[in-house]
Formats: sequence, structure tokens, C-alpha cells
Amino acid sequence: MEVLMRSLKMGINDELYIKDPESSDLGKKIVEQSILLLDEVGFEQFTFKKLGTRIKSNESSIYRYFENKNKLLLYLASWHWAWMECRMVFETNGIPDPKEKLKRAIEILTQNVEYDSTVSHINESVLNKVIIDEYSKSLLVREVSKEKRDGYCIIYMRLVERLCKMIIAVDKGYPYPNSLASTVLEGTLYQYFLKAHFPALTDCDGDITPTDYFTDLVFRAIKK
Amino acid sequence: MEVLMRSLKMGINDELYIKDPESSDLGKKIVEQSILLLDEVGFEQFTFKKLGTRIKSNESSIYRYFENKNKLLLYLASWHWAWMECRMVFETNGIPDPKEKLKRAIEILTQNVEYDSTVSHINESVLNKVIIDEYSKSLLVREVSKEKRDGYCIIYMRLVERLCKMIIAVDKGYPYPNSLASTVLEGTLYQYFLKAHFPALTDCDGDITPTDYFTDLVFRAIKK
DNA sequence: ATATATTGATAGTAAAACTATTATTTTTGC
DNA sequence: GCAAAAATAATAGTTTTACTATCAATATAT
Repeated sequence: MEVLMRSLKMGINDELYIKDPESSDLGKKIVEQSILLLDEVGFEQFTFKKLGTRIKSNESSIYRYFENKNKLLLYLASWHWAWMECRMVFETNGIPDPKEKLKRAIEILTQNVEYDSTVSHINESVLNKVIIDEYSKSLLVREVSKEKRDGYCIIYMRLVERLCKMIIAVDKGYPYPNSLASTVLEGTLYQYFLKAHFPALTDCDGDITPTDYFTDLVFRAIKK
Repeated sequence: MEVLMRSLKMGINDELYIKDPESSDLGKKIVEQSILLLDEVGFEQFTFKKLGTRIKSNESSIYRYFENKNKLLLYLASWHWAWMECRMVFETNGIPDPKEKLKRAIEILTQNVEYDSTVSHINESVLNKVIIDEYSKSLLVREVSKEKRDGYCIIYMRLVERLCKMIIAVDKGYPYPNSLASTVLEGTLYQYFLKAHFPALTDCDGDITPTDYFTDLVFRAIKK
């Protein structure tokens, strides 16, 4: 798997960047360090100036890669969802039983992402934390046309669709497969968010995981 | 109900404002028009300067009511959740059967809020739209201590707790009542959000409502 | 070795997010 | 009805952010 991943170039919408950050050392450093800086200071306090200082490069150089910090966050989110999709497809491939397949998919999608040095310059575990706290801020709802927005989020949309199809494969009569799939993905981020910031509002703690909760929920929902 | 509501002063954390906006005409106008402006331009483009122009008042006057636009949004969110709590308690009060009670609560909490002139200066229907698009941006996670954050969100937390208790009243053995309750509240906003901006990711449309989806989901989850 | 692309350094602009000061208006107590 | 107090308006100023523009320095490619 590691070998496969390393050589895999994520198909991220090229309108999210000006110059492909994968194409140079500076670009990779921008991506690498933006994740760490976002984790440290949050999206609101994050600026290209601070990032420039941190990577000992210039603010204006960063602007040559990304239009603004919103696009950068969307780029990172795309990367994250591409990574999740990749892992999900890989790990469920070849499971013949639809129930087992769905179970494994939910497991992958709701698990806390562990550090994995597969893609050297991206710390996927820290990126996961960033997505939990900031993902909702990346959805540029006003600034952008519907078509562009869909383009920016295409990987996420595809992931919901995949999960939706797995749900249908287990119970083709279930009337809300899209909603259930999107609830699992968004709800997972939300439960981790609550665990970190409002623990009284979730049962997920050291013992119970979002995986436990959502696996139970989905199978109770679709089991006739 | 209307009479009760009109006289009801929502118990909103007084650290969310500098001067109580309910205490003056200007204050009410700030709240009234901020909802409409937020709906029109979104949180990012919203400024106190624009709001000042709109209400033919001065930027600096608005700063005497609210520290900044984040606090204003949190104030509005508190108002919204207080209103939901109020309606939920009122509408479920006196229902003896726990199942019926829970069903009615979910109905209230997941329904689209209709315009209601009960509180003259607040258009709760537009506020509901604003909350759907912007609520997640109101959770000041970095800027503020855990205690303050809890204080700001106390009404929302209480609402989750109430719903949680209603779930337990139907099935005291269900292992994830807090998570299910928070999923219903957050998930409802999310399903409406998707309906408006990414309709392919939800089954909720003109026909199917979030109420249908979540009523079904909750009762499948807790029915043994 | 030279043309080309990339990056760095510096400077500058426009707007946002406030703060401070003073003037004017409105409210309230008496 | 009037003086004192409170609230609001007008104006101006500060700092920070989010960029853009220009040009110099450096790396790379042929």
C-alpha cells in the first residue's frame, strides 16, 4: 500500500492553486508547514505572512502558489478527502459481502487518522485535526458560483456517493442513503470536534469511538 | 403561545454583549438588521460599517453594543437556540408518552422555521437561514477559554441535554444518547445546508424533509 | 553561456477592525 | 420645564490584513 500511495498523485482540482505545489520544493514546504501553522493558530489567525516567516520564504512567493488562504484550505481539504477515498477504496476492495464492505468503509472513514509517513511532506494526522476544526469554513458559499463550488468539492462529493452506494448495496429499500452517507462524514468531524471542545455533548471519549457510534447507527438504520 | 413568547426575555449570556440590545431601539435595530444583512452578504462580508450605513447609524455606536461581529453572531445563535428550546419545551409539555414526546421534539427541532412575528424585531425564519450557513463559524475555539466558550453556548448545550434525556426516556439502554442528540441538531443544519448548496449529497428535497429523515433514523436507532 | 523561470526583497494600496475624542441629541429626575 | 446624565453621531486616527507591483537575485535548462 505504501508504495502505491507514494507514487499516487492526488487528482485535485487545478483551479484550487495557481502553481501546483507538488511541482517544487517551495510548494511542498508551503503545504507541509501550512498544515502545522493552521493547527497551531487556527484559520482566522493564519496569514501568508506568518507562513512566509515560518518557512523562511516570502509572502509574495506563497501568493504565486495560492490565490488566498481559503483556496489553500480547500486544497488541503481536497487532499484529505482524496486520501480518505484512496484508503477506503483500497481497504474495501475485494470484500465480497456488502455488509462487511460497508462496515469496513465506515471504520476507515470514522477512525482517527494516525500519523503515516507515506507522503513525506504531509502529516495526515495533523491535517485531520485541522479538517475537524476548520473544514466548514472552507465551503465558500457566497464568493463563488455553484459550478466552481462543486468543482472544488468534487472529491468529497464522490466519497459521499461511494458510501451511499455501499449503503444501497446492503439495503436497496432504505429511503435516505445520501443523507445517511453525508451524516456519517460530517457527523464524524462533528463528534471529534465535540470530543475536543465540548465533551459533554458526545459519548465519544477514550473508550467509545465515533466508529462505534456510527457503525451501530448505520446498521440499525438500514437493517430491516 | 404568542403572548407568552412576546413577554419572554431570552436568558442570553451577558458576556455576549456590552450593552443589552433589548434595552433600546437602536439595540433592537442592530439585531434586526444584522440578521438581514448577514443573510444577504454572509459573515465574511458583513461589517459593522455596512450595518451602520444600513440602519443609518454610526459604526462606533454598534461597537457599544457588541465587541465584534463574532460575538454578535454568537448572540444571534443563542437567541435562535433559546427560541428552539422554548418552542420544544412548550410543544412537548404535557405529552405523557415518551415516544410521542420525543417524536414531537424531533419534529420541532428539525422543521424549517416559519416566519412568525411573535418577537417583532427578529425574523426567526431568516435567522434560521443565517444559522444554517454560518453557525459553525460562531464557535470561537481558539480565541477563548473553555469556560467562556461553554458559557457562550450554554443554551445549545442545554438543548442537546434535553433531547438526550428524551432519548433515554424511550430507551434507557441506548449507549450513545448524547451523540445521537447532537447529531440530530447539527445534522439538521447540515442537511438544510446541503439542500441549499449541494443537493446531490442529500435526499432532502421538496418532498422528503430533514424531519422525515431524522425521525426515522432516531427511532430505528433506539428501537430494540 | 545565455535565456528563462523561479524566488526574494521592498514598497505600496485598500479595506477591515477597531479606539479615541468631542459634539450633539435624547432621556430622566426633580 | 430645566439641568444633569446618558446615549448617539461625527470625525479622525491606528493597526493589521490581504493583497499587488516592481525589480533584483538566483537557480535551471538548453
